[in-house]
Amino acid sequence: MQKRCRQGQSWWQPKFQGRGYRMTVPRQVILEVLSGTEKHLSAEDIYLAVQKSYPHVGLTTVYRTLELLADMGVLFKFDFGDRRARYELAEEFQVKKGHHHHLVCTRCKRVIDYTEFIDQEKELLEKTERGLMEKYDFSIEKHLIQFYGTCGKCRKKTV
Amino acid sequence: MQKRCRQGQSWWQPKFQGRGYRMTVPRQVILEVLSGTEKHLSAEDIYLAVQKSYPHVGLTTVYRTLELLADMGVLFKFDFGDRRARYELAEEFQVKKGHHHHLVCTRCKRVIDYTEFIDQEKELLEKTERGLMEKYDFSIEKHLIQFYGTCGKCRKKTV
DNA sequence: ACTATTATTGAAAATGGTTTTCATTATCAA
DNA sequence: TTGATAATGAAAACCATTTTCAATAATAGT
Repeated sequence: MQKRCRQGQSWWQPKFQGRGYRMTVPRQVILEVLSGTEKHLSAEDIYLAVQKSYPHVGLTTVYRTLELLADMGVLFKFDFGDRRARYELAEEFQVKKGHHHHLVCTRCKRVIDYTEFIDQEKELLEKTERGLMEKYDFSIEKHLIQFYGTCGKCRKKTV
Repeated sequence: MQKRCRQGQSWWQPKFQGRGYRMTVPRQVILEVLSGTEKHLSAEDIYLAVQKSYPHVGLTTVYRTLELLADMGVLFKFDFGDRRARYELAEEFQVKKGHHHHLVCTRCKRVIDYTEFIDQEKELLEKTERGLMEKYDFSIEKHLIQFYGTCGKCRKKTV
């Protein structure tokens, strides 16, 4: 569709090479797709998007790359209850979104990102994490907060 | 193994009949299995436990019952990253456990329940929920909080 | 640049937890 | 007891995700 510019060495270059991983074209394209969206893409979503600019990338590679990036902490894998994993770049690599959590509609599976109350949440979570790490000898790397319920649209449907 | 007593009308009786559902033996046995454990059982775990006292129950029925109970809000379905859903009776129906959240080891998938800081969490969550419901026209029914990291045992293994 | 090493890839096949299908059975209200 | 229909179980289907394996491409050392 549109010409892809890959001139600048991106932030992820050193992330990879430091650990003996290689920076390949499929990986770059996958990262670009993830960088350029605010949606919660599934592996197949990413696969289809990647194919537009690089038709030879296989779905397997997408899965493998996503797993690698998740292990590296570059992205998060979510389960919103629609039977497929969804991925989102970690906030530190996401341009637009800041720290946020999710509101998941259990009927239509729609996901709303919210940033309200995040500061207080963060504060409490950090305190909690410190306490838990000590008590359970557990090194906490990330947390997940989600609210489940019914969105306005779905509530109107049933009456 | 041990004789099963089903004499008393259980709390779930009215829960079912009120909605036009029927209380059947498989459902009772599944609920008993869930009531009698503090573990996070998978559908197959439950299936195997149920078979001990009622060998004719099929895995399909277990899945269907679990889905029904989850929809009813009687149990929660969790994803701890080991490729199968795990179930836990909602706190109001769980005898031993109170309100708690989970610490998930991303390596061995072990899950630790914790109850520390729950009160403060609860307070903040309730405030957050009220705010979010109003702002997003979203009726929140439940929340999920999980911490991910590495447990002590796993940390020692790699060094 | 050239090469050797080995990480990565892609196509196809396999996996395996979960759902569907459908004929049979069991529950509950009348 | 009976009729309506919710629930069941066995088998088959589903389908997102993994595995396999031979081919390819990225990096370090020269």
